[in-house]
Parts: sequence; C-alpha cells; structure tokens
Amino acid sequence: MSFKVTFPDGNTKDFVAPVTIGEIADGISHKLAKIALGGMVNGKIKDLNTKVDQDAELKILTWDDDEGKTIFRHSSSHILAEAVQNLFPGTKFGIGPAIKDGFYYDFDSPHVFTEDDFEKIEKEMARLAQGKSVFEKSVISRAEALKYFEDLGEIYKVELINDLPEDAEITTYKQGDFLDLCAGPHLPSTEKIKAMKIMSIAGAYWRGSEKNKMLQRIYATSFPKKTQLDEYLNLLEEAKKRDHRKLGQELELFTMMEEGPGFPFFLPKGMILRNELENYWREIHTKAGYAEIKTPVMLNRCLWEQSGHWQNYKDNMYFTQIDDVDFAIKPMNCPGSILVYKNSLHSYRDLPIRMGELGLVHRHEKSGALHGLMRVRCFTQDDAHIFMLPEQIKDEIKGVISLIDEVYSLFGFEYHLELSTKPEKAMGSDDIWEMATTALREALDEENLAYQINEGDGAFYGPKIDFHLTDCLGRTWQCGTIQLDFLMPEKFDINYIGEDGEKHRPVMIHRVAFGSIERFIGILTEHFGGAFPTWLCPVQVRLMSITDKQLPYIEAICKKMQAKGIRAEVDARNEKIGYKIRESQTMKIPYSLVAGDKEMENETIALRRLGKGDLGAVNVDELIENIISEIKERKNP
RNA sequence: GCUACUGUGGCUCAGAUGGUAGAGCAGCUGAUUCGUAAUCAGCAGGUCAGCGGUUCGAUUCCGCUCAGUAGCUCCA
Repeated sequence: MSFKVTFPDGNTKDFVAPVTIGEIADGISHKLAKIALGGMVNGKIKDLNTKVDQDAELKILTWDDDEGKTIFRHSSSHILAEAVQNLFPGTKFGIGPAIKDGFYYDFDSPHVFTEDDFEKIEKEMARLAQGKSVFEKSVISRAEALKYFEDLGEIYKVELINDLPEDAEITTYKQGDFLDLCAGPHLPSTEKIKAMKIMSIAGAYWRGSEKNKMLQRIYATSFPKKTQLDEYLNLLEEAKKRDHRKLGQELELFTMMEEGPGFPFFLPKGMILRNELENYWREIHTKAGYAEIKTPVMLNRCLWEQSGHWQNYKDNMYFTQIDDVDFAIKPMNCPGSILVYKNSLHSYRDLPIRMGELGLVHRHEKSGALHGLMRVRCFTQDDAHIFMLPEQIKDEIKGVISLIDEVYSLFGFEYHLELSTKPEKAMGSDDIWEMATTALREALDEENLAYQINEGDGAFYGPKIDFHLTDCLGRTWQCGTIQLDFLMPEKFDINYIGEDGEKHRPVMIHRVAFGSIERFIGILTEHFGGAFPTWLCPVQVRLMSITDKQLPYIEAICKKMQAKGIRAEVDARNEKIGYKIRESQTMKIPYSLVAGDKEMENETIALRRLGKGDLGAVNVDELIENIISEIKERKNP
C-alpha cells in the first residue's frame, strides 16, 4: 500500500507503508537521516520511529528546528533523571522539560544538591549517553500507570496521572533502568547526545505554586557536538560582560547600597543619560499631544481605598502617618492623575486629554525578586493617562502603540507583545472586562500585530497590552504597557459634559513607553554593551595630547565643543597616550581625539572612534558639525 | 518570601586544618614629556558585612541578622 508524503518545500514523494519517519528521512538522503531528531507529522511533533502509513505532511526535524532541539533536550533531561536515580537513591521525580537553551529536571531528594555534585552527575550522564540506550515507548492503561508509580512512591507522577484528562493516552518512555511518565517525543537512543553540562541548581515550587513543596531543580544543557557546547559557554561569558550591573559600576552610571536594597543611586554620569532620555521623552510626548503633570509621592489613605489599591495592592505598598492620618506612598500614578482631571470641568470637545507624568513610584517587591535596575523598589514610570470618549478608544490605543514602537525602533530593540486578560483579583463586571479586552484585541488585530495571550495576567482594574524586551542573557522584561480602564472613572466618578449638556463617563488608558526609566536604562546598557549612542553618552568626547605642549590647543577645542553643547572633556594627566586611550576606550567614550605637534601645526585632530579604531587626522570644525548632527539625529552607533 | 550559594581595602581577587591579613588596578607624592588599550618609584588605605556563641585566642568553626547571585513565586 503506498501513500504520499508532502514536505515543507511543497515536494511530494510516495512511500510504501509501513515506514518510519527515520526511514523516510533516509529515503531522502543518508545525510539527513543522520541528523534527523524527530518529525512533524500534520503539525504534530513525533518520535523519529513513528510509523507513517497514510498521506501526510511531514517535516523532518533537525537541530536547526526549535522542535528538534526540544526533542533533543527533552531526551537529555531523561538522562539527567536516570543519572540522579542511579547516584541518589530515594529521589522522587517531578517533571523535566526542555526549555530555551537547555532543560531541567525537578527532584525531591533526601540529598541536597550542591555544585560539588555537578561533576559526578555529569560523569554519570556521559556514561549513560555513551551506553547508547534506546528510548522505548509504551502505551499503558491508567490503572497500570498508577500502580507502577504508586508502588515506587512517586507521588508527583501519581498526581500528574490523576490530573490527565479521562480520555488521554498514557505513555511511558524507558531508557536503561529509568522509566518515566512522558508524552514524548524522544530521540531513538541516547547516541546523538555528545555534550551535556549542568548549569545550575535552584529551588522551584512543585507545579509553580508557592503553596506547594519546593523541589530541587537542576538546570543543564546539551548539544550534538562538544564544540557547540563550548561555543554556547563562550557566548554566556561574553553576555556576562554586557550585564548592566557590571557596566553600571564600570561606567559609573548607578550604584546600589546596602542601606537601600532595591533603591538605586544614580551617579552623575548615569544622571546625564537619564536626563537625555527624559528630554527625548518630553519631546515626543509634546509632539503627540501630551501635557505633563507632577503629582505627590504620598497621598491620603482614603484615595487608595477609593481606587481599590488599599484592597488589592496593599502587600506591595509602603505606608506612613501624618498627624495620625494614614498615608500611602504611591505605587502607581493613576489616582493622582485622576485628581488632576477632576480639578476642572471637561467638555467632550476637550477629549481626549493626554496627561503624562514622570512619576516616582515605590513598590515593596520581595527581596529575592530584586535585580539590578531591572527590578527595583522605587522607579520612575514614564506614565500617562488618557481620558477619552468611548468612540476614541481604538484610535488612542493605536496611537500609543505607534508611539511606543517609535521609541523602541529608535534604539533598534526587538520586542514581543502580550495581551493580558482578567485576573482572579479583579474589580468590575465580566461585561466591562469583555468590552475592554475586545477593544485591545481589535486594535492589535487591525494593526496586524502578532501577540500572545496571557490569561489572567491583567491589572486588577483592566486588561493590558505588554511590550517585552530582552536582556543580555535572553531573559525578557516587560517595559511598555497599555492598560484600558473603565473602572477607575467609575470609582472616582469622573465625567465630561457631552453634546447634550449632560454628564458622561470617560474611558481611561494607563500607559508607559519606557516602562520604568530605571529598567529601560538597564535594557539599554545591555543592548549597547555600554557603548551608547552618542546623544546618550555621559562623556561624548575625550581630548588628549601627546605632551603638555599641546594642552592649550586641545583645551581650546574642548571649550569650543562645550560651547556647542557637546559633552567634551580634556584628559590632562601626565600619562602616555596609550594609557589615556585605553581608559577612553574602556569608558566607552565614542570620540577620542588626540593632538600632537602634527595636528597642532595643521589645526586638525586625530580621531579615534569607539569600535572603529584610529581614523587619522580630521578638520576640527567639520568634526564638530558631524558630532552635532549625530547627536541631533540620535543616531545609533 | 522560598531553595542553594556568596560576602576580605574604591574595584578585581589571594590567603591560613583557628595564632588579629596580602597582590594588582584605582588614589596620593615624586620622577618621566613620551604618538593610539596600562612608564617607573615611593606612600597611604582593611575592627576580613554585622551581632552573638565555642575557644587561652576567630576574619577562619557554629548560630542568627543584613546584603548580593542564580532560579522559583510575584511584577514595570
């Protein structure tokens, strides 16, 4: 009996059943068969030795496919589990999936794992992989599965089985002496896994809930070749050099003190960068029709009760008392903004009203969550609230989306979007939530933007669109957000006078573009590896002379530059030129200018551009004009 | 907050199975005036995160606290 297989490139080929995916790959080329890790049959990811016996669309998965890597890493995680089973008897097993760049397995073990165990476990894993054991798949009944894992005392596996839907097919995979409840797919054998390395250990709550027991999670990674592992480890080393915490200290941008955990101190250089960002922010927001306000950091308890923060956000808030009255330090800017709106009467003709605020908020974050500038306890949101007519919603959302895109594009950031829906802890009726969520979804769809949905992750007052950016190690951080809110207007009873002369309820958008200035600076630092675009650089130009003889010459140039608004400085220290160059390079100053006798005679200056090396002598006035236009256009390096 | 780990001069790190600490860079002083990633010499700088305990004696061992790192939970 023959059937037809369609490949991603549209080609088809006939095969005679039964034939496995691996054999089909071999039918195409021996080379492909060698690197095949699994297959995608009609969109479903399958084992390489899955039999195909009818017309199907098939993609052979290799290391170049994410799904191929997933199969590879998932199989690796079973080897890790087998190694732990062999070395640490009495260990119970949780789950062990593939993740980005590797895999992990969760264990509940009487043995407390430390880094000292890594070598031992890695050795055992290597031994097991070299054994070329086969991954054997079996389909078993629920009763059999339960009995098997109950007898072993594998309480976590039993829990997983019990939570499987009634009609689910229960499968196990066995390699060597290790049998695991697993949906697969897996590699045919351990043979292809040539390089494995344990990366770290960490606690992780069973099934991700704080209420459950914390298991020990071992993170590891694996590759088909040892050289690929070395490359990956190298990449990690390089990435660490871009860590904003390291660069923040080296470039003297900001610092953290024991006296204020999670409360960053901005140093003079960091302040320049920050102020430049804020200037840019004001510029584009003025252009987009925003007015700027500033509201108090601390406000009366009543306000927070009215907004619902007291009930819904108390754990994250800081409190104090003034003359026996409770006050809260603001964790968000919206209530203050609303009071500003309420300060005067508004006509439908005034809407939309866009009010921006660089608002300093304080939130009590759990100590373990703090992370450099990315996660702090006080930060400045580049916040804005838009009060509008219901029919203006979609246009305003689109306007905000394009504004945020403009900001991220300026820096060359890649980002992804998430739409977060109604959380458990939410105020307001389902109808209102439905309406708000639909508005956000439609705006995204009409702009043809890709997004993923985060069920139940919205703010307590409304659904939101989040913009996520990536740090040097591939961790993503939420920066921009657009939140639609029908509730606060209700709670604060704000209104506008309509065409009919009656009071009507406006709708509100809460939105940030940078997200928090602090986090954004963290992301910026890692994105540029500290080599910021010139317009953001604390020091844009460093001038140095070969000997003291040229000092007056460069000092004059420096003054000229400063007069034109360029942040230039002279390194007048009595050091060799190599020494001064080295420092200007490590401080990542974009323009290093050197003058010796030659330059002084010709009224030029030798230019060294960061990352581009020595560019030779240039005309001073032309250089100044070029630098000015680079700053003005906010060019990226 | 939870699990594991870490905490030595401004920075990067060494150190002793317990006898009160070293190096490089940075800083200061002096010499050197030199062509694109570190000139030489000298000086100064530390109650070894804090508090308790064990001990004749603790920075080193133990406990607690604080701070940091990785991850979990949570979130901009």
